[in-house]
Amino acid sequence: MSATAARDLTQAVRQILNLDEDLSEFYALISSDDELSWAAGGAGRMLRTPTVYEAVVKTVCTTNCTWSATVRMVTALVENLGEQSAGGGARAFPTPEAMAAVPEAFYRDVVRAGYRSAYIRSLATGVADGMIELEDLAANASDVSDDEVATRLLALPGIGPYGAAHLMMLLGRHSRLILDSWTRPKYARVRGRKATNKAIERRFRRYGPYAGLAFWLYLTRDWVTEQP
DNA sequence: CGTCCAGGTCTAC
DNA sequence: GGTAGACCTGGACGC
Repeated sequence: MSATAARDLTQAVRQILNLDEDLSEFYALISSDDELSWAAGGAGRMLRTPTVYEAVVKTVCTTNCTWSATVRMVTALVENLGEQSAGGGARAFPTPEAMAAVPEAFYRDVVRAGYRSAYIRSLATGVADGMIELEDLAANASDVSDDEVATRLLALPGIGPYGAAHLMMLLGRHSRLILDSWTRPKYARVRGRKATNKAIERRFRRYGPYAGLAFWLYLTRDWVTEQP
């Protein structure tokens, strides 16, 4: 592997494993929290894609469909438009340019993305021609508020409240709660009773900028620890 | 075979 | 600002 390739790969892995994220402030916040102190041992780091663009496209592919449909759509994108690695076999997630080069019909007929096709192609062309800038959202600039990031994400085609909250968590912006058809019933199970979106948000407001992460860890505790 | 709906979003009131 | 209705797809389910 060339030095350049090694450097690119290292950067990609840092991005994917989110190695540079500092959650110490959050861990201090939950250190004496009955429900979340368990997470202070190192939980909460989100597995990410190498680029923000890839995360946005994949997120659109999670909306209003089953997880199996998401996998099917993303697999079709990679197999049809992704560049094959030098060693053969593996393919990368396609670039915005590669995705902008095919017509919307491709997304409908081959990817079977349905009405998402226009959103996906619009994202690809927008990023490819520079009208949409996504990678700077990963910069984590402290002078840019969560509200500003949310506004930019909500302006993207196919991204609404769920998608924006989901993407912000990946971008190290943990204020928004991911409220969708998986988290709502899961919350009802963990909590022992149903609750409206507003009631859930009220309950996690005390975590401030980490409300979204607190909510996520509250829901996924059974993924990593034994239940009492 | 018809209906419903899944890790929603957008438009039009 | 809040909320019906439409929107692709395909797997699950009832009949």
